[in-house]
Amino acid sequence: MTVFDPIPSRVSFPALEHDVLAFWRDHDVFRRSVDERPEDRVFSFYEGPPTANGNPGIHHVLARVFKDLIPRYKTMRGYRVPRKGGWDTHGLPVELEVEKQLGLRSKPDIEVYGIEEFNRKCRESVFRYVEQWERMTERIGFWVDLDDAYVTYSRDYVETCWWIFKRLWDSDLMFRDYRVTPHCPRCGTSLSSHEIALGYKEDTPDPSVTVRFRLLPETNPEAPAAPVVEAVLRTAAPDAKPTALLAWTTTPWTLPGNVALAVSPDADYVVVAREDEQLILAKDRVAAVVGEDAEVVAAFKGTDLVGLRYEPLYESREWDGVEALVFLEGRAQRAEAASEPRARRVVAAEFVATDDGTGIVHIAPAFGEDDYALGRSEGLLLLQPVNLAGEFVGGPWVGEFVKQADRAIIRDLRDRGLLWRDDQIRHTYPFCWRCDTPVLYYAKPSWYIRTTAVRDRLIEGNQRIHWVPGHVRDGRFGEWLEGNIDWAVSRERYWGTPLPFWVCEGCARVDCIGSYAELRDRSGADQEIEDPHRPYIDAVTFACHDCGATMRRIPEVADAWFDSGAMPYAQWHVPFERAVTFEQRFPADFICEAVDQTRGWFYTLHALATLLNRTEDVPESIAYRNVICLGHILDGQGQKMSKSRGNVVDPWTVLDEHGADALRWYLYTASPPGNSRRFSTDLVGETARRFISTLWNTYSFFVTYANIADFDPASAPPGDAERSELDRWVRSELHQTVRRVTDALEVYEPADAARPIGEFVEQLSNWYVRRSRRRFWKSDDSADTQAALHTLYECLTTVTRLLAPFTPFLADAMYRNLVAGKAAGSPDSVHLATWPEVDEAAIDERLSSEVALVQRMVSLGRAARQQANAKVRQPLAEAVLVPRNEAEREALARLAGQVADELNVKRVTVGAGTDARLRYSLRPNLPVLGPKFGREVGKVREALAHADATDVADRMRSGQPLGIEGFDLVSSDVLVSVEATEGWSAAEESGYVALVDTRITPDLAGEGLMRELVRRLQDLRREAGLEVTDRIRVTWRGDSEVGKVMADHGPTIADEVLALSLDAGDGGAPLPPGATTTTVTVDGHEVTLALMKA
RNA sequence: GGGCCAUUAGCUCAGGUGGUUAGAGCGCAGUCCUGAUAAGACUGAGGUCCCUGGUUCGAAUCCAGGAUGGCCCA
Repeated sequence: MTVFDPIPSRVSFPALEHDVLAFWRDHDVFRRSVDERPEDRVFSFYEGPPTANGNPGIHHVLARVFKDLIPRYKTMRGYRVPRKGGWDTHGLPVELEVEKQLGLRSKPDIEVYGIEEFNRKCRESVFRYVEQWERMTERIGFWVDLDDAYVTYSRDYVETCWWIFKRLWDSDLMFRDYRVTPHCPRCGTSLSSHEIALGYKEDTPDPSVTVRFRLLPETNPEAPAAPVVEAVLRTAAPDAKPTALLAWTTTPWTLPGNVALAVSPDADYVVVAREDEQLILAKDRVAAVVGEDAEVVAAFKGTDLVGLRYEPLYESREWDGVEALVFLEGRAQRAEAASEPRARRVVAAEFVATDDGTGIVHIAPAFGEDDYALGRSEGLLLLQPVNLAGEFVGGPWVGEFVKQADRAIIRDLRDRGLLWRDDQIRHTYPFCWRCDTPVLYYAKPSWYIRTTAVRDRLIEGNQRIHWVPGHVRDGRFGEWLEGNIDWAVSRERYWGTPLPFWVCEGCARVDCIGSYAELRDRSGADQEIEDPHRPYIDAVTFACHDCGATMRRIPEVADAWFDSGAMPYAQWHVPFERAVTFEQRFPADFICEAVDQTRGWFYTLHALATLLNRTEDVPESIAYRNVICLGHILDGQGQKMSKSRGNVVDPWTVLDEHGADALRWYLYTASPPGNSRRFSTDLVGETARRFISTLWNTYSFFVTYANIADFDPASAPPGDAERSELDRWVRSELHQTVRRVTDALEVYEPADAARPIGEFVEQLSNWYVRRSRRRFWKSDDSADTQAALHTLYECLTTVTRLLAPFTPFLADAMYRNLVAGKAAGSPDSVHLATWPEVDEAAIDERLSSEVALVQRMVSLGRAARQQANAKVRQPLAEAVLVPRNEAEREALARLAGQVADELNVKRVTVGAGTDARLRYSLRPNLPVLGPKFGREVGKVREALAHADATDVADRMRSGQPLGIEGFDLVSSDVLVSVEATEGWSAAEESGYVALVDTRITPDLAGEGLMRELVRRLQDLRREAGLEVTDRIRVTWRGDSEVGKVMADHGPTIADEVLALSLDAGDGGAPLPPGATTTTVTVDGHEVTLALMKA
């Protein structure tokens, strides 16, 4: 009866993974891995919700395997790691998908279609691909509880969002203001940046007009221009030639909204005199705008012009029905008549460039984002004589579409002598991707969250977040926080969390409702709010407490990013329910998303936590303590993967071909998590071959021989005294690996954690197992065999646990065969086991470095053999090793046996660099010596030729100075090559030398031939399909040399190949019928070999 | 236009705090080894460490500027 299930050396990993998945399902392993850990030791993970309205791609796999890694690790460290899933379900992408599906082309279309039905379709659409997501999630081994996932559209979730809005509103952290967005006048909707990107058109013709703004006689008393400017413009021109500022625009229709002119503060500006006027513009633009021969009469810095006042092109009072607003305390408010003139002036702005136009920019805060921001910071006016359909309101062109009015405006300016130049340009301009209408930038009322009020706290809190990679903290994320602006949180859309603000039709009072109960109270409704979405919620009205008029909900819904940022609270429906659970899990110990979330989820989580901490609703001002910020996946050419490029890799092709573990391992090890990475299926396959199958074969080897030796995993492992040096070495390596992996995972560096495992498995397979093979297989010493089995068992089972977070399938398959039910008290899955402890006593760094030296010497010895064309199977008499120092000399003397074995030499001696069998030659390193010695190089060269090369090499080796005929040389100045004397072969690297005796005596030749015969017989066994334990009978034919070898070494050969007999088939006697036979030429001798199973 | 990241062999990537001759894996050529291994070992070809300056006795590494690619924001 075997201890372990036999393991074939080859296996289909995808098939194996399906078995493991079935096991996890049948035995409820995920749930148990959470529930069996103590309730009071929670490690909190937040799932950043994906949207399930598209098929998951390889980049989603990337995020999910990194999300999975840390929780699995922490579970093994004894933490309870609940993993509540989540789905992001609101937002514009969902609406666009449905619009496409229904053939709707604009907001009016949607309203005609019906918001109720439209939102019903949205709700259905968000889970269209949920099954594919669930299938992928399970297949890659991402453990997350999708049965209990939060859903951002759910009634409870929305209610928590309302509660947050109310807390912010009550704390004066929300306000209403304008916001400039790209707007489609036909669809009546704002366009997202994504949509804008879809609609750019090159070579769009637009007017290019340069306009005079005539200076008024006095400057603004509150911000006067520099006296020198005043002097030049007024007293120096007593004949009072009119002076005008020249400004350039491609959107004449925005001129009625002009409230300021902006100059670059550091640029040079000049006054140009003409026959009947003076013009002001940037010095750099004079030639292009006025002409080469313009007469410059004065020059100033941009800052000198600030505060100058000019005559409005259009007085705001000419526009009926347009209210002039003014920015006060950062908000647009109704303007007092008196404040209007004060607000129109020349201002400085960093964004003004002097490489086109006139270097003076026309500012209309209602029609430009920069303009709006400037208006706000400078306290300018806000004039918006255009409605949402893009038509003028009031004024001479009332009702006309703005783009059509351009010509009329230009004509009007020309008639009034204000036009300097009228051209046409072609440039790139955005159009609505749906209806091809030119997009207008337009200031609309919008609801803001006052994040700037907590800016310093955001920055302070960020310092307490552990970012991986570290540069994101003060780089991308930190800088984003430094430049914080208030969060425009409202969207004029349908499918989203409705903003819980009700505004009075009579007195404009605003009420924020923070719960369904409150709304019911307030509205006196007798029914429960079933669905808080539009349009139902829009129908709920109530009377104003102040004036008694009707209060109606504003039409906007919340930015979907608000939903995701609210997940720490909304997933638990706090404060209405589960306050304890919330407190246990806030803030998160770990989150992980891709780098594009710095301004998305990473920010909204952080912002809401900081705000709610300020309102004293939550105990911490950060929402997460550790975050891995992933780079993007690129295709093989370094291009971004996107549907439109058609270079998207479907995760299933990789999963089906190589398996989830291979994919996971590749993603963890290929590069640090924060780097963007090129992906190709072939690289995953390479990973699988190199790492996974190496480990698997080692495992298969162990199982084979452990079963043969009746290894009992429960038996006591041997003490150090009973272990060989090799055992002690591999345990030292093992426990150093445990330490490295643990340290790296503690600081959330998966690549640094995974790589040492790979290196260890390589050493385990290619040094420990290879060097120990005989101990497992043909040992007379069963205690030693047991020691080797115990050692390898410990290595494999420990690696299994180290690998559990990385390659959970492979790790569990191995664990369940090696450990579960075999070691006392072992759980039935590695994922229920504990993380390995470092056995400090096992770590022997000196031994580790000594073996590294042996490996280096072996490598050099092989190189020396290679040079002499001496194959390794041919035994040689002697190898001489030359190390660099005394400590190494001692170590090598002790470990000589291992080197002798590996190099197949009879004797290994440790020599000195002065060994007579070595001949050194020195060459000058000319590229180095040239710059250093210049003309002297020739003499240095000569000196080197005369120097005692052996002595120089010896001094280089021990790091002594190289004074050669008065030249002060360092080791990099000299290139050393080493050669052996006749009969020897040598190889050198970094001062280490290995020498082998290449003379082959007849005895050695005989042994070499013997090894060849053994090798051929082993091949033949394999060819015959025998088990490793089968006994055989051998018949052979060959010349007298072969006969001599058979006679001299017969017992050894028989022993090696498990032969019960070795018979000479001389004299043409027939070979046994049915035997497996081969005729080969070895070392020049023709041999026929035949074997039969005994 | 601004910010962040990357750029090292044909490919994918390592190369704390500056220090001898810049490495690994894959791929290629050759040789070898093998009863765990579709593995492995050795050798070879393959390098403008993106470029240009600077600091330094010394730069892949530090600084400045630039190029290319990616991402984010205008």
